[in-house]
Amino acid sequence: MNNHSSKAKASESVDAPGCDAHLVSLENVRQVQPELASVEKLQQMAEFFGTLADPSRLKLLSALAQQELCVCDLAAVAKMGESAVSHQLRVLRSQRLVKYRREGRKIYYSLADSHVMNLYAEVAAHLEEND
Amino acid sequence: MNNHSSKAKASESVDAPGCDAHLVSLENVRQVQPELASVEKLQQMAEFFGTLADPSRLKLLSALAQQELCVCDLAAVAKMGESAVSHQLRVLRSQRLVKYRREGRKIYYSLADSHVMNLYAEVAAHLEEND
DNA sequence: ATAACATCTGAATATACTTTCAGATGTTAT
DNA sequence: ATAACATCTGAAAGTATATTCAGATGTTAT
Repeated sequence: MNNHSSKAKASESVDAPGCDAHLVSLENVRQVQPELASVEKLQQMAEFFGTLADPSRLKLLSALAQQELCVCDLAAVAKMGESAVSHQLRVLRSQRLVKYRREGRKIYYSLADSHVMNLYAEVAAHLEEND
Repeated sequence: MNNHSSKAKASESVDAPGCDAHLVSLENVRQVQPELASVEKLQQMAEFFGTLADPSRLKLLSALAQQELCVCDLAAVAKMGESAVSHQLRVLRSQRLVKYRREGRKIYYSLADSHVMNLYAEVAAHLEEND
């Protein structure tokens, strides 16, 4: 969803720039840094979350959580243009959040697996809990 | 995270525009539409997911999952500028994903609750499963 | 084959986001 | 009080993203 290819010339090595790593920090850094998730994995997860980071796409998922629907029905339900729905379904497909089947000229979409709803529930819980 | 205030003049009512809702669809629409999550909730969830939709922020969370760290250590670990880290921590704070405590001039950040790691695990599972 | 329907695609525009830079605020030690 | 450190903040620049519009592709019925 984004990249920005980490132009941060900030601290190329392990020692910090502004904060002149007074030994105290160096230890933490050396402990934590190697355990970090890989850049590829972080990128992949960010893209996945990015797919869920849009009200329109969440609305489509929320509709599909109830039943299988074709593109034009999704557009009607979500009050979106059909082209916009099509574009967004492609994004959801790219992250395997939805699957589809053709029936005549219509294409019916549905949720790909249960992970989606688990996530939905987990996040809902987090958001309820506070505020 | 985004908004775009739904300028879709697409279908203001229940009937679809291009797809001339041949009764077949109307039924689906009337069933599904009222069960959709509210605009506010969708917006709130989208913002939450948006907070996780960035490799840098995920990297910071990944570091904090291991241990409490101050801003300058986080910058060193994540190889980011300290200003960028500060900006991103504010975003994470706004979604209550991290908490912090002051100790002298340093401010130590840590994960706010366990929901974060549950999410992480759930998404990791989803991403492993395919491809 | 032709017309009508359903979905998809590419380009353009407007908006949102991340980072950097410069400087402000708050904290500790001398 | 002053200097040095740690973090935060606002503005600017470059990049990414969502929607719309116009038209392309594929499907069904006549």
